[in-house]
Amino acid sequence: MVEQSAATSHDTFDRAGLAAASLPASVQFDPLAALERIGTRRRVTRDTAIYAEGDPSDSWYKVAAGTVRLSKLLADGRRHVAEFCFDGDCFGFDNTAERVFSADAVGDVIVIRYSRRATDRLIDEMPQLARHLCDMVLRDLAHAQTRMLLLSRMTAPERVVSFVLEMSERGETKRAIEVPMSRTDIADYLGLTIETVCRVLSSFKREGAIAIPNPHRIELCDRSALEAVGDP
Amino acid sequence: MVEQSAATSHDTFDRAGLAAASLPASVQFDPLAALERIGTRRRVTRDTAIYAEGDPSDSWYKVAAGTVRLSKLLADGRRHVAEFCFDGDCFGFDNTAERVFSADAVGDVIVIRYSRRATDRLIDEMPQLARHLCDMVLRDLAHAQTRMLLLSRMTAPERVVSFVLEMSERGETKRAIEVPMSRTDIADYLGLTIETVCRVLSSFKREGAIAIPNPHRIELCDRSALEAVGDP
DNA sequence: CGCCAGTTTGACCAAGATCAACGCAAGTGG
DNA sequence: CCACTTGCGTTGATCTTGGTCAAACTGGCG
Repeated sequence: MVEQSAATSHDTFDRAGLAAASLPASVQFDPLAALERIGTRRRVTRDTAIYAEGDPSDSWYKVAAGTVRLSKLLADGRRHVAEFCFDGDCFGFDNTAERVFSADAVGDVIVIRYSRRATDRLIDEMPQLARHLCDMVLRDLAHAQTRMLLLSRMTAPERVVSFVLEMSERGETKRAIEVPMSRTDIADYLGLTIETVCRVLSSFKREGAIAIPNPHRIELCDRSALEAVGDP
Repeated sequence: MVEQSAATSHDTFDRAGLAAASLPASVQFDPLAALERIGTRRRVTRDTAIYAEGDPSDSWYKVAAGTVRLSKLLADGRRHVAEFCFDGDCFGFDNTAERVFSADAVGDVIVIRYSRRATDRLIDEMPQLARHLCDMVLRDLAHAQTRMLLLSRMTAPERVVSFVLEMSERGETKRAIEVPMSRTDIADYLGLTIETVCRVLSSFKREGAIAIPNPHRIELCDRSALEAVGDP
């Protein structure tokens, strides 16, 4: 489902962002509306990079559609998926010089890009924005802490349950989850191997807790059975 | 080394913080100095809680002396140490209603407490402070991400090396590290068991990479040998 | 001196990794 | 249209790392 055949990486821009020089009073007190004016929309096709590890870090993004994977490849081939970002999630907000993770489109994706300079200017004009962004980072931090607990102390079944339940929280319908990413992505997100992820999912299926009509869809047949695994 | 015999938890306050109502122009542009004025200094004795999981979250802290441990106990007894905070580190900065982790003094500790209300008022007066705090949270987030990588993809020796090197970065002298926390604390921080931490340290000792004159001191005899384990 | 708490070491075990094969659906090209 | 390939995903057999259980060691302290 790609419109333009095969541009290797850099993509299509829609509305050019307005220079955030001086804004009318009407938006002075709506930081989110003001932010919209400095964002540029960008389509990214399946499996292409939005940015790579080591790229200069001069902007941040919000997902408008699709799923983005933040990951890092170690020298010896081990891979770590730091985060999946879905519609509405922000990523790449930092104040380092270089990207620590790379960000890639899991499927076709639309992101809004906010340049750091424009964001900084906007903060000068409307300081409430800084609080807003700070809250955003605090939510990310809380999430990272939950994940540290998961990665340091949970068993494989607990990790997989936590993933499935997290996805079902975020998804449209709670009865079933859409799984846009591959098994390898899930494994690298949970700190497991692909085989272990498969085996655990299969065992849940065998017990009737879930159904897997196809690899990218999981139906939650017995949510309480899953929750029983996750809580301990 | 405890002055007052055994007050179970709540402790001694020194300088009462000034109400941050309206400040002289002189501090208007030094957020850090202004922050000092709303902070209250508090001594906490070894192994007592600064706050516990579930406590109302209405303030944050900066370590002025000693080491603080942020941790969480799971229902079945598994424990997770989220962070150690040393002199100058801040902790407990969030916007949740309740504490997610408990914070305890590893040894005797002095912390500065900043109430959330006073901090919010101060941000209204000097919006640059919000950026400052945002940067602080961003550093914490970056650190959390490094730790997620460690916990999800590193072997036991790699974790221990990373701990030792991290401590040596922060410590006074790079040749040796002071280890205020117990082996159990280290294990719960690295997502290992106490036995594994001991064994790995012993093996490094056997190889001559470190010396352990006593459990709370580790000397780095061959830093490059350690770095060789950590990098892969 | 003997106890206690924390640390270290050893013997054994199990969760999950690794290695290998197979299944299955979507291309691809004759 | 049908063999052949290719890229996931799944399953099985075996191995390794680190966990578990248990015992010994150490230094401080009543």
